Amino acid sequence: MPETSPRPLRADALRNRERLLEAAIQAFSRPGPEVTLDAIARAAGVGIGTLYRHFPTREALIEAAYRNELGKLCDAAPDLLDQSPPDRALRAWMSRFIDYLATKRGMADALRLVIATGANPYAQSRDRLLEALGPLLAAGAAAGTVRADVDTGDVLVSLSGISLAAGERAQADRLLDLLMDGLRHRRTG
Amino acid sequence: MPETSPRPLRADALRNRERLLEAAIQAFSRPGPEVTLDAIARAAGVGIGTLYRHFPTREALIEAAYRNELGKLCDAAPDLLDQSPPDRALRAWMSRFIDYLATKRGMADALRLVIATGANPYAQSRDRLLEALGPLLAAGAAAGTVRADVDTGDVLVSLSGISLAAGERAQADRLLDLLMDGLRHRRTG
DNA sequence: GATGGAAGCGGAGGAGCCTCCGCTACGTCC
DNA sequence: GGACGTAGCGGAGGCTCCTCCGCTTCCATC
Repeated sequence: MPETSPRPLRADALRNRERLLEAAIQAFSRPGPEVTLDAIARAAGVGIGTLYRHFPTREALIEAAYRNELGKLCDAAPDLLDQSPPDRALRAWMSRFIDYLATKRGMADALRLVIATGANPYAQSRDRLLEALGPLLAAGAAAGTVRADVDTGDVLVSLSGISLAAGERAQADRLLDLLMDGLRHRRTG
Repeated sequence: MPETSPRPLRADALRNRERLLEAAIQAFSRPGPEVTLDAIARAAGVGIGTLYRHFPTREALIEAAYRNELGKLCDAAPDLLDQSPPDRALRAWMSRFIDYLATKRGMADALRLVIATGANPYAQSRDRLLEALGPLLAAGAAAGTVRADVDTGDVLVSLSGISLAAGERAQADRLLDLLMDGLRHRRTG
């Protein structure tokens, strides 16, 4: 249960928050170069100060804007597990993860922070991702095709690292293959 | 042979360049929070425009400032190969690489660009790194402990990815282990 | 050693980021 | 339904980044 702890948001604040999110999604989806936060605030019809109060960093705004769509990516994990053996499902999900980051403008940088620090109060996405990735790894471990001694968070960080560092898509794929090789069950010492 | 192609730098330009580099090294070494480029230009006694002409991006300046020290890291690779079996030498060198990036302020971000794009004219460091890493991988391949089908550049990108994404040092070490497992000779299909 | 042209200089200025604080208006309590 | 405390608003302003272009300085040539 998110953000119900201290006190429900005031009516106008809630309205502004919604407007900001909508404007942000619009802005991030448009093809142009990069987006200024001032422009988003203006489009939402609120002051820049209001934007920063609701979303203290650019990352927080991006994360919130894409949270829904990111959810879909996470929801796809069980389906993949149904359709393929665990290690292939894992590889496929990771590939989609990279695709997702590549298309969402600024998402890779945002996720670096979100993934790196559980401390971030806006980082609900991190939990969702862990919940999607965990079962994939566990299924692989149960099947003996993925080692069992790897931390889910470490794999998530690896993925964000790959998306940050890789230049072209082909390189990201090679790095994913490398990661998969590291993740496979080590049949010899 | 670097930057001798079109025309030797004018005397005053060369002097300014040296001053800027010196000021940058000083500034980056100081413990304080972050450094503004204006401050570096001021310390060097030149205008901000001059700084940007010599080093068109912050990354270019950082890269140039640390190039010498980075060279030492690269020079250490053959020594490591003398002292240990190739796979252990490789692991040790990668570990030093991470340490290096962690201590040099802003270096990880700078290297992302430097490593990702060979196009950057200031990216001599990329070549040095490739020349250091290549023999480590080759020696491992010759010994049969490291697979031979991995691109040196990909490994370099992986390292920069790890340094970018990893939170604490311990996590970076775990990711390096994972990478090493992926790099080892695959004894079974 | 004078001179012309080009390499190089430098800082003003425009743009984005983010903070801070006086003002507004929400909603609660009587 | 009035009044009061405070959550929330908004934008001016300070900071940094980076560009652009008129001015300065070098040096090749004679």
